[in-house]
Amino acid sequence: MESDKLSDESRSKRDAILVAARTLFAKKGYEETTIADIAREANIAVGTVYLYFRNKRDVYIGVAIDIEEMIAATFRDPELLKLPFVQIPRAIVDGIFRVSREHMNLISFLQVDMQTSEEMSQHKHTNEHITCSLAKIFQGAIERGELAPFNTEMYSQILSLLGDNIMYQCFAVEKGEREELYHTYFLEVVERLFFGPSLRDGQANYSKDG
Amino acid sequence: MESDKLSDESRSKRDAILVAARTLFAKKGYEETTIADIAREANIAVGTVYLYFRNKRDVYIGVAIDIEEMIAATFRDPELLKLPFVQIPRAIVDGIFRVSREHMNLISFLQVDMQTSEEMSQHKHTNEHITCSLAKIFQGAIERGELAPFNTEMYSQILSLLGDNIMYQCFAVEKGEREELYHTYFLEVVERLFFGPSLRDGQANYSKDG
Amino acid sequence: MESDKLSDESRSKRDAILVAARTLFAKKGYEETTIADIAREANIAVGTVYLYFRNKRDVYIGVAIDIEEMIAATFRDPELLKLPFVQIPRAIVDGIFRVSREHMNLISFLQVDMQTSEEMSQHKHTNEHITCSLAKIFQGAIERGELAPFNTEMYSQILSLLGDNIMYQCFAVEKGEREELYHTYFLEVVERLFFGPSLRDGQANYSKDG
Amino acid sequence: MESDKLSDESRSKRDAILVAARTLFAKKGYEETTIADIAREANIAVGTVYLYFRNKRDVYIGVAIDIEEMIAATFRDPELLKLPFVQIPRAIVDGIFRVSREHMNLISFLQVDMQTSEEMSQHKHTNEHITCSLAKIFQGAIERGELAPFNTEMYSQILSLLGDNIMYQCFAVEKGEREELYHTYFLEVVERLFFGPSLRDGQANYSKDG
DNA sequence: TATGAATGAGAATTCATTCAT
DNA sequence: GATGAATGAATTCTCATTCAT
Repeated sequence: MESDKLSDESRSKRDAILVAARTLFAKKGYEETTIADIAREANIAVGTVYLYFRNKRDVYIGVAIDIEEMIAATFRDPELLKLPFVQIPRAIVDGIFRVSREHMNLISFLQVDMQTSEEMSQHKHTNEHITCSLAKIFQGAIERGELAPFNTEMYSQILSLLGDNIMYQCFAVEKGEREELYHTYFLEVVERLFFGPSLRDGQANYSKDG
Repeated sequence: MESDKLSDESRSKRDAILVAARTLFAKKGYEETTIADIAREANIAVGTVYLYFRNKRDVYIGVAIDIEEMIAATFRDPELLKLPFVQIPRAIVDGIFRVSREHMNLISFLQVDMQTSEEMSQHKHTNEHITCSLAKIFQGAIERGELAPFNTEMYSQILSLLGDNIMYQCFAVEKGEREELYHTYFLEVVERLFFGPSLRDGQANYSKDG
Repeated sequence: MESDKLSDESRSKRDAILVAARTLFAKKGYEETTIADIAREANIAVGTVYLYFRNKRDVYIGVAIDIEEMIAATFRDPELLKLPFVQIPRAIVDGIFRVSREHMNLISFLQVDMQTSEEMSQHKHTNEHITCSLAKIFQGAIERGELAPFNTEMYSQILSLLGDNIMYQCFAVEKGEREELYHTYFLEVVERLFFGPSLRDGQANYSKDG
Repeated sequence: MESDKLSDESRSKRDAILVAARTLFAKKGYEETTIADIAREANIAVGTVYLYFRNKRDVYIGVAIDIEEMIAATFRDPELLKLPFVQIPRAIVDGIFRVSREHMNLISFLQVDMQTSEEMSQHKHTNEHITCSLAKIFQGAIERGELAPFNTEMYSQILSLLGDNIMYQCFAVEKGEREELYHTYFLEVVERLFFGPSLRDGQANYSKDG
């Protein structure tokens, strides 16, 4: 009981730090955000941050993982597996854009260079989650005969990278000003890849949204 | 003569700083590299750095632009325009991998977030160069009837982003350990996109290298 | 108790910085004194200075205000108001010289130019205190019929300025070498102003000291 | 001829530096003005400044002396000596205000603390010039029976100090906003001192300005 | 004389981290 | 656990001065 409560409070304090840090990192960037800023935003003392995180970088990693996890969740939606594959590319692309739009300022975190091997492996871990979720979807489709066999892992990886970077360009660099355009063409590329026709053979006739 | 020499010396000093910075940034990362380090590496005084760059960030931008420019050059190779389009994807992908492999440690610079609008616009500029070069190649192919018409600008943008991120993942994250795999599948994705077949319709039969 | 102690310690740390700074500024001047010097003299860490003052200039202002306040206190002595006015000029002049002699090295602070409007207003504030104290003394004398009515505010202002500058000249420039002379004639000028005779009408016959 | 010309050019270059420095010191203050600023303003190279002045402080002294000299000139006006003494206080006060108003921004230089003994002595020198000119005027008046004998040197010194400080307060601190008030009362004080009546004896009936 | 690129000592300031309470 | 005052290493950037041309 007691320990549960404490654990809850611990959880909530840790979360408060993460939320504060996420907000500030997004607003001012990593270097410009101080531990004191984070503590103030989270309504705790500076020293308390160090009870939950070893150092500033550690806080950063916590935040980054949170965000990646949020995106990863999009691909784990069990509803996705029930759809006929022909609807899946749109569902995924829609999902990615929805999450990214909601967390526009956080997208830049996806790109921050990983410095220590620990961060690397943490990042890889999340990345594998995403890739793996995608691959499962593809494998399901192959098994159901909706797709011809292909290297689902690599395609998942590449599509995941493409998604990351389009989100970054669309929301972090261009501030979402051409979201519709990116949405349209990201989807078109993915659908062309899965269903054709190739660029040599003709104009895609998937309904352009709008 | 005289002015040429002076200009040359200026150029060489500026370049010396950029080379030193590039080396150190790649080795230790941006934050861990001090202006003093750079000056030492370049065999000049600290103050001299500030004769050629307004501040540390400015040095960084100089380095980043250098690298982006190096990659952009790949796409401007006039030989590319003479090839039949069917050979172009491979030529481009090969080029990107070659340049990236040579400057492996620098790839991470492609991803560092641009903070000021000035940096943004500088980055956009280089990005547009690349996108534009690609678009020209595609338009040529369309005009020659090698491709059906499509939005060359958006496809160029998307492919450029994909290339960036694959290079980052392949060389910066994975240290080139699976270069061949990325090369194969990046190429396959691009060729599938341009020439088919779609993933629904069948296995690509472009020669897998190896 | 607890809070008192803390507050006391804070006070004492702030004061330690001010005392250290005052000493060093007087010995080496503002520009030649570094924050590191001050911290060393005050037996604290460099960073601690910045817990109590925003920057070096801020420390300087603190010191300057301390000193101005010390001088202002001379004029607020309640004993002054009880004296017959005929004794007041001597009392004031004596007071100014006494304080100035004690803090000879600090007198130069009275003259350092105020740069920001904040400093200006702080300075004005202290200045008004002094002027106001003087004016009150004069008004009392007018009310008691010891003086004819006059613009007490402006005369206070002018006399205060005169005092400042004589102290500066006497102690900061001439190192007190001719203190007696300045004392004599400053007093003579003030008494002549208040009691006559004018320089046209005759030699002052107030006892020259010595 | 040639040497004359060179000497002229030297003179003009030295002067150009002084003019540039005066402008910049007045605008930005001593510390905020760099040698590079001065050189730019004077349209010469940085190194050239060091051909005419040993160091930055030396430039400063040159500027300060220029200004003090300008003020000193007011008191040397031979017309002053021809006036009946009763008109002299007004003439002097008017002169001081006129010069000060014209060089409002420079007034602050009168107060900058002298740091080296060399500067001190330079400053003393100019100060003595002024004091001496005043003393001469007073002595003339005494000899002509217009004033009773008094210590002309000390009174000159004190009045000179008073003038400096009133100018500083009036123009540097208050930006000339209450010039008229200061003019009126500075004059009144001086005239009261010379001609009476004392503050005990009555209201001054010298025409208040206008 | 004149130049101005190069120098490098030096200073202010910041802030992650600690630890006594 | 929680606090936040204190720390002090470390860094960027400035700018007076020099000197080869």
